Amino acid sequence: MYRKNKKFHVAVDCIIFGFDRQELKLLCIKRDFEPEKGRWSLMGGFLKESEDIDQAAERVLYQLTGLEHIYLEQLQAYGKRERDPAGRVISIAYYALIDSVRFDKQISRTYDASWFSLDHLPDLVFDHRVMVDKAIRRLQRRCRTQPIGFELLPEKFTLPQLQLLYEEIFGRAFDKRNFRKKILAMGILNKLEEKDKEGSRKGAYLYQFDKDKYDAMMNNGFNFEI
Amino acid sequence: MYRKNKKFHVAVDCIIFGFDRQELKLLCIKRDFEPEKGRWSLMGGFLKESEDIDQAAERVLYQLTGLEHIYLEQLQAYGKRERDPAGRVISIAYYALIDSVRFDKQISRTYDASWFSLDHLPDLVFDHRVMVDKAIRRLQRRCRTQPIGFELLPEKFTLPQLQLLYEEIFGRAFDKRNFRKKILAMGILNKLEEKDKEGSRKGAYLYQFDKDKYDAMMNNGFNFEI
DNA sequence: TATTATAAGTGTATATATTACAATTCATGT
DNA sequence: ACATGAATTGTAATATATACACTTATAATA
Repeated sequence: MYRKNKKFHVAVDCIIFGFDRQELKLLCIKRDFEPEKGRWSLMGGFLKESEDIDQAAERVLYQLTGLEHIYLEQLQAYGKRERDPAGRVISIAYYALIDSVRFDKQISRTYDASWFSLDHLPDLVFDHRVMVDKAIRRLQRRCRTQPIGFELLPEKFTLPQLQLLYEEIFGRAFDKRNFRKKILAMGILNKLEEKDKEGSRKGAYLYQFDKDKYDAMMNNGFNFEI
Repeated sequence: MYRKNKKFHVAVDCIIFGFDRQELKLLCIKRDFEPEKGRWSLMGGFLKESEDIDQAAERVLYQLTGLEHIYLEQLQAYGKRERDPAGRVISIAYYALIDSVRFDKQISRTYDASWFSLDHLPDLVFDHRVMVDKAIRRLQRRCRTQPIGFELLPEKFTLPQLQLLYEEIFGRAFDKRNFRKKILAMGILNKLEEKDKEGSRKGAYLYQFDKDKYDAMMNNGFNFEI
């Protein structure tokens, strides 16, 4: 079937966002193979016959980070004829959100990987910069209406950390009181007894995102919105 | 380059939305080829070496509708191994918005095409229903913050028509006064002297979307939002 | 142990946006 | 002239978003 039609190389590329408690960052690798050897690039890989495209993205993400069960969403397919000068490749871009503290530095050395602040990105090969810009916009839109920001934080986090994260994502500052009021009013966070004392002498209370509460709220017509 | 990697068939499928001044509808074709001959399907086609994927989508859309310069946006790629039982095909879904009155009925006969109301869709082949459901959600999100609803209307339209369109897209009714107030306050519509007398004895004034005004507003920090 | 430094935590008033709601106008057909 | 039916118009009530400054807790230091 379909034999008369041409076939194409299909790849996946992963835009990996991380938050190091300070800045929103992007994980890139230095290519150690041709073409464009030595230049910065997104982590990618060719699709195999044995896997769905989502599985290919999970595999590529795992190869670089050693992490599984990560938030991973397809961005879109890129298929301009000349996007890769070494051959026609249809690339399907995915973006992932990880707590960058969990990132395995061992693997990082193998791949010559490095985190870059979003406003000091290196030159990237092919159309990878286009992908990244689109992923940032998608991330902003998603974070406005879906509780996915938590994917970038450790399981337990403080409200100042959460606020800083959203400020990084949206590129603007929020008022402390209004932010806390809004997020707490949603009733989807559990306040713990523990405090995190990294950031101050007083220490800040730790919170957890409560997925069950969130799902219950959703069923009652609630809409998450920052 | 890349020779050791497998290649795949790549196709595009078009989710074509139209508005017939009454209902939001989807254009489907009855397949006259195997596999799944005789069943309803989205219009699709295989990618050619000579074209970008966006061009492939434009070609497929043109084949079925005879229309060019149409709003067309990539939805996403679908690549489950078993999605097409006749062979491994990576399909890239696009959705298009057309004024269905412009649709060429001649071509429609060639392809055995037909418009379906969104809540009475036929069974569709493969994963086409999944694509359509996703396209509807994407359309709703886009229409909330981008002035793309106009793509579904003729160049000149009345406010009751526009309201009905948005009611169809979002699946709920709006208050007439509030809707008009909001949309007119944006200052992106030009009121014409002409009236459309199809819908009533009194007739309703015709309006046009003013892209230049919209762009100017956007540069001043304005945000379209329904 | 008193003092200081630093970030965490808290409440209210104002402005803005959204929602709810009903009467009048216009053109045609009877 | 009258009846019909959709188009058009404004205001009050409510909800949401924004602006803004002081107190508290703790650890380091004097």
